[in-house]
Amino acid sequence: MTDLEENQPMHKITIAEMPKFTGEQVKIGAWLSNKRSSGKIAFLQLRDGTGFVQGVVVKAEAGEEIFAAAKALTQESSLYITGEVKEDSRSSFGYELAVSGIELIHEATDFPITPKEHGTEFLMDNRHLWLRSRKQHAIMKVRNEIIRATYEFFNDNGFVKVDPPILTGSAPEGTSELFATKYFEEDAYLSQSGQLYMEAAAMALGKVFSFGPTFRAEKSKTRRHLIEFWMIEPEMAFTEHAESLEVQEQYVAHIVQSVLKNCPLELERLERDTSKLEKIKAPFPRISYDDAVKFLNEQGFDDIEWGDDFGAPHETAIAESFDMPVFITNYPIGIKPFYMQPHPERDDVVLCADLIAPEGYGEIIGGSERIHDFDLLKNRIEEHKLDEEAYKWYLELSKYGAVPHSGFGLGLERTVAWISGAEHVRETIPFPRLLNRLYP
RNA sequence: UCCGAAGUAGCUCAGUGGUAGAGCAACCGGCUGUUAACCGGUUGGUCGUAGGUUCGAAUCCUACCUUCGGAGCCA
Repeated sequence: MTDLEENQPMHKITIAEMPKFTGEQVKIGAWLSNKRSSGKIAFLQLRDGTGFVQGVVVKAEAGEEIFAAAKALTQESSLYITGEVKEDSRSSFGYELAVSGIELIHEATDFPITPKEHGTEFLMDNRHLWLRSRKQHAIMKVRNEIIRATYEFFNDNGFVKVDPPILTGSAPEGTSELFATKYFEEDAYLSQSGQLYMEAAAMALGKVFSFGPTFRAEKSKTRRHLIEFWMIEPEMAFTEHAESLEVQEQYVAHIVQSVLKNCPLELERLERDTSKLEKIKAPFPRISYDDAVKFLNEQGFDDIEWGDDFGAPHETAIAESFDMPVFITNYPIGIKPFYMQPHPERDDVVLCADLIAPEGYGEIIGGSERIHDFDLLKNRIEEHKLDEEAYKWYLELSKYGAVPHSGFGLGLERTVAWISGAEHVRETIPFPRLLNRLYP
């Protein structure tokens, strides 16, 4: 213990640290999320970012002045609170603070988000304040745990973090719409995938992963879509498709188990059925595209035939027949991007897989083995009518020591939505960019 | 872009042709263990916008705006 701490009679701590100070006088900085009171006792609902705790102010113990101050506090005012940490089974946190002092830092008046039901539009307009709520706080903590576990997994497995550019001059996939901007005199676009750059990085560093924002100017308006979202894109040299699937299932199982282990309070607050998450362990089931179409036809879907891409209802129907995430493998060549490696025994499908999350949360991973034959790749670029000049550097990767390599992209927000049980991806990112929403 | 739903108090909603309502929030008071606390009182409105029908419109009609849900596309 330092001299400074010895000279201070009161420990300034966080709510998360309170269990270590049971029976001691402490000081915390906090916001008042709500309060209840009667004539002689007041309950202060306190939060400080690390946790939530209830402060109890008893008139007979704290005195008239402090009790009156407690009763006058307004929602979201900031405070320094002093008191004794007490174990209490009536609290879900397990502890309470017996308040002996209140120092008002700033008085908040008319906080818009009152303790009652609110509509989505109102909450989204007040997203900067909505983040303070218990549920949003819990989702952000789950998101953070998934991010932490992602770095842990890839660092422990020999991957190097590489950051692809966000401003690009060409489109990796011609299908999606891009956000156009200016790069001085030239046209430029915001990245919708760092994949091609990650392939270049894999040829330099072996196993790499990126983690960054992605932009899609699609007029998508569903609970699974954001205009700006975060993607994890690993890319592995000397790796065939089957090996990539093993990495994918181990990675997804790792983040699910990490959240279960490190976010129990958050999952409880989100009322997540954790029994469904506890089952998530590698390996995951695989179903071929061929069999998936047959399955859907047997289930009565007459709106899908071989060669069509799956819609959301199809994915959900497939996912519902498993209690694990499921890989749908080997899609028709006609509905997938130019860079995917053809199946060695068939010319009509490619070596790829989408990973569909359980419970209707949809596709969370898209991955494939990449073409590493120069002539084949050149032909594909021509067939897709892409600007060969823009892909000149990418083609050179298969000209100088090409190797089999595979990679995938995981959508962070869809994964957070699935694991946290959020209804909509807009709650899984601090400040969602949606169709018609660029504020706050 | 298409299909469907909705805009009434700060918020969530009821009111469907005849004086604009409730709950919560705010404000005043009461209450010793509350969990969106509870009880009594007060304050609070250009009924999304514009036009039309009608003796009379929040209510019926037309157009527009905005939002929500879904589709396509995708992670």
